[in-house]
Amino acid sequence: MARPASQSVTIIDVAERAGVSKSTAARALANYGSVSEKTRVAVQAAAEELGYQANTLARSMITGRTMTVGVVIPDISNPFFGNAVRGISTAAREEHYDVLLSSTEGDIGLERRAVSVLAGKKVDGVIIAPVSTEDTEHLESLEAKGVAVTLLDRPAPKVAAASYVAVDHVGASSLAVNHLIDLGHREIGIVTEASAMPSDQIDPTLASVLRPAPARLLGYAMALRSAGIRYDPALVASSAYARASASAAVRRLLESQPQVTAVYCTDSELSAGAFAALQELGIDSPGQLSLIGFDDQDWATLVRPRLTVVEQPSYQLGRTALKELIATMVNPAERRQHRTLRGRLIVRDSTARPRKSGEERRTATL
Amino acid sequence: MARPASQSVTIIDVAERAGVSKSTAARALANYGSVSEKTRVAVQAAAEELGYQANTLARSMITGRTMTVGVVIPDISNPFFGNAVRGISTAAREEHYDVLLSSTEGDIGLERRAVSVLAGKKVDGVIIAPVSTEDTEHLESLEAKGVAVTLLDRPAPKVAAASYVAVDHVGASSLAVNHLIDLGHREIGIVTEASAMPSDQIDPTLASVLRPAPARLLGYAMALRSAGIRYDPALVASSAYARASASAAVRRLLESQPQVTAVYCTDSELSAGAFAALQELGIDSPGQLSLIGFDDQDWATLVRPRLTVVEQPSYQLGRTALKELIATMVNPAERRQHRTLRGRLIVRDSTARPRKSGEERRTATL
DNA sequence: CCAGTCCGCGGTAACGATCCCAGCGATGGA
DNA sequence: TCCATCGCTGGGATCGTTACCGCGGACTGG
Repeated sequence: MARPASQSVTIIDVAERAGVSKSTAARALANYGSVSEKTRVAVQAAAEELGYQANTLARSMITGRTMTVGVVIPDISNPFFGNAVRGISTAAREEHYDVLLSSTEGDIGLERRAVSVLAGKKVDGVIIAPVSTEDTEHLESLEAKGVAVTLLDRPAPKVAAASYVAVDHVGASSLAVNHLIDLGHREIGIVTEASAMPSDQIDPTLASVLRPAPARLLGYAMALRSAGIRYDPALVASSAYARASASAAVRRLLESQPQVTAVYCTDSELSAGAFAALQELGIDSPGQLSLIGFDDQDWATLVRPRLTVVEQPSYQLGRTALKELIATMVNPAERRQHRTLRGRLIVRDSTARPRKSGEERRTATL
Repeated sequence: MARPASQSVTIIDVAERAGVSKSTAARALANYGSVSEKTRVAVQAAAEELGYQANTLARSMITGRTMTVGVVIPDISNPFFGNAVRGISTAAREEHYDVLLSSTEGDIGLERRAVSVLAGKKVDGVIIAPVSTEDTEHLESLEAKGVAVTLLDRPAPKVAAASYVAVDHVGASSLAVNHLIDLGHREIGIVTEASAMPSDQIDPTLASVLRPAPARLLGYAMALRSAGIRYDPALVASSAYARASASAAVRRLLESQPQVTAVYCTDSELSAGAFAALQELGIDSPGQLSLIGFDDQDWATLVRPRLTVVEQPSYQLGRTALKELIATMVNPAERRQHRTLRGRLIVRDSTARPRKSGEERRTATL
C-alpha cells in the first residue's frame, strides 16, 4: 500500500482507491464526459476520503487558463486603491478568479518587473494603474502575449487593446466647481498635483488621455469657462502628493491671491493639507473661505467644519474594472472599451456663500 | 521556419534558434550546471530576440515551489490591513515572492474557500488573519499539506505549527492607561469590541490566545490593577465595529457613569465614533474629558483637539509576518515562533489632567 | 440475427519546464 | 600509450492534470 504519506494526494491515488483509471477519475471529478452514476459516486467518495485537491498548476498547463488576474497598483495602503482592490477582489470571487497583487510604490522599474512576473505566472488578465502614461512598453508586450489588460483610472494611449475604467474626473470637478459657482463664488482656487496649464491649452478632447490630476484641473477650467469665468493660472496651487506640501501651497495661494473666496482640493492628501493650513492660519471656514475636498474620507464628518467633498466610487471602480477585464478576456475582438464612473457631490458645512466683497480675510500669522 | 506566432515562446524555441538542446538552453538561462561561455551567450541572445519568458507554472511542477504566498485577511480596505499588506508586499518582493490576496469580508465560509483555493494553487505559505480563533480546521489541513502558515495579529491555538506575529495589545493598552493614570485619572472608561469580563477572569496568561479586542481589554484591566485601581465592568462600553455603535456606547457610558474623566478607545472605528459623540454632546476635551484613541489615523491631527493615540506598527507587522513565514518555510522544524511588536504612545491634545473633583461634566443635550 | 450507435472506460500524448544520467571529446598524469 | 577525469552536451523521464482516440459491450432498429 503505497500511501503518499504527507505528500499531496494526486488524482492517481484517487483513481486507484476507486478502482478506475485516472481518466475516469478526472471525468468524474470535473463532471465532464460521460461517467456512470455508480463510478462517479465511488470516485467522489474516494476523493473525499483522501482529501484530494486538484493541483491547479497542472490543470493550467493544459487548459491555458490560471483563473488568476494580476493587479498592479502604486500603493495598496492608499484608501482609494484599498477600496478599489476590495471591489476587484469581491468581483473576482464571484467570477471564480483569484487576485495576484503587486504594490509598486510608484516605481516604474518595479512595475515593469511586476508585469513580467505576472506574465511568467500566466495570469489570464491584468488590472493596472500604470505609473506612466507613456512608458508602457511592458503593457504592450503583455497584450502581444495575449494577456487581457484593463487600465484602472489612468490611461495609456499606446496600449491599443486595453480596456479602460476610470472616474469621470472632468465631471467630478464640474460638480465641485459648479457647486461653488452656484453659491456665488467667482474667485476659486484649486490645489492640484498637476502643474498649471496655460489657458490656451484647455482642450476638452484631451480628457480621455489625461491622468487624474490634469483631468481634474481640466474639469475645473472647463467648468469656470462654461460659467463665463476666466481661468486664471495664478489661482492654480500646485503641490506634491504630500500633506505638508499641500499645506504650503495653500498658504502661498491665499497670500498671493487674497481675492480667493473658495478652494477646491483635487485629492485626498491635498484636502488634508489644505484643511490643516486653514486651521493653522486661523481662517474661518466657510465664513472666510469655502473649502471643498476630494474623496469622502472618514475624517470628513469628524472635523469642524464638516467637509464638503466630491466622492469618487472607488469600490465600484474596482468591481467595474474586473468585470470589464473578464469581458475583454471572453471577447478579445471587441477592443478599447472605455467605461467611466461618475463622482458625487456631498455638501456639508465647509462651503457657503462667499464673504461680502470688501470684507477682508484675516489670517492670524504666528 | 515554425514561428510560434502570437503564442508563447518556449524554451524549445530558444534552443532551436540557438542550435542547442533544450537541456543546454535551460542550463544557460537558469545559470546552473556547466555551459560553455560561447553557448551561454548564444542562448541568452536567442532568448532575448524571441522575448522568451519562462513559464513559472511548468517550473513549479518540477521544483515544488511557486514563489507565491497567500494572504488572507478580512478586509483590504481597512487601513490596518492595507498597511500590513503593503508591508507584506514589499518584504515579499525583497524575497522574490509574489502575493496572492484574498479579502474574505470576515466570512468564515469564504475564508475556508480561499484557503482551499490557495492550497490548490500550491502557494508556498500563507499569512492569515483568521476570522475565528477556534474554527481553524482549514488551517490545520493546510499544515498537514506542508504549507507554512503565519498568523497575523490573531491567534489560533489549535494550529500547532503556525508562527504568530502580532501587536502587543496588552502592552499597548498599558501605554494608554498608564498615560491617563500618570495624568491623575482614576475613573477611566474603555470602549471595546469585546464584552466586559468579570474581574475574576482577568488572567494575564491568556494574553497570547486572545484576539486583539479582548487582549486590549485585558491590558486595560491589568494596567488598572497594577496601579491599585479597581477594575469595574461598569466602565466597559461594548460596541460593534461601527462608528455609530461606538458613538451610542460612549453616550450611554458617560450618562450612566458621570464620574468618568477619561475614555480609552481600543480601535480606529471606535475612536472615530467616540470622538463624534464628544462633539455631538458638546463635551470639551480634554477639559471635561480626556480621550485616547487607537491607531494613528490620518485625521488624528486634523481634528480639534488633536487626538492622543496609541499607534500600532501595522506596516512593520506585515513585514515581520512575511519574514517569519519565510523563516518557517526554510526551517519547518522550528515551530510556533511567536513574535510580538510594540505599540507607541503619541501624546497630543486630547488628554490632560482630570477636571477638579466636584466640577461636573456638562453635556449639552439636544 | 446482424449492423449501427452510443455509453462508459482506459491508454497515451500532450503542456513546458527541471533533473538525472550517459556519452563524448579533450586533457592530463602515469 | 592508455586510462581516468572533467567539461560540455543531449536524451529522456518527470511533475499532475486534461485532451484525444479507440475499444468493448449493450442496446436498438430493421
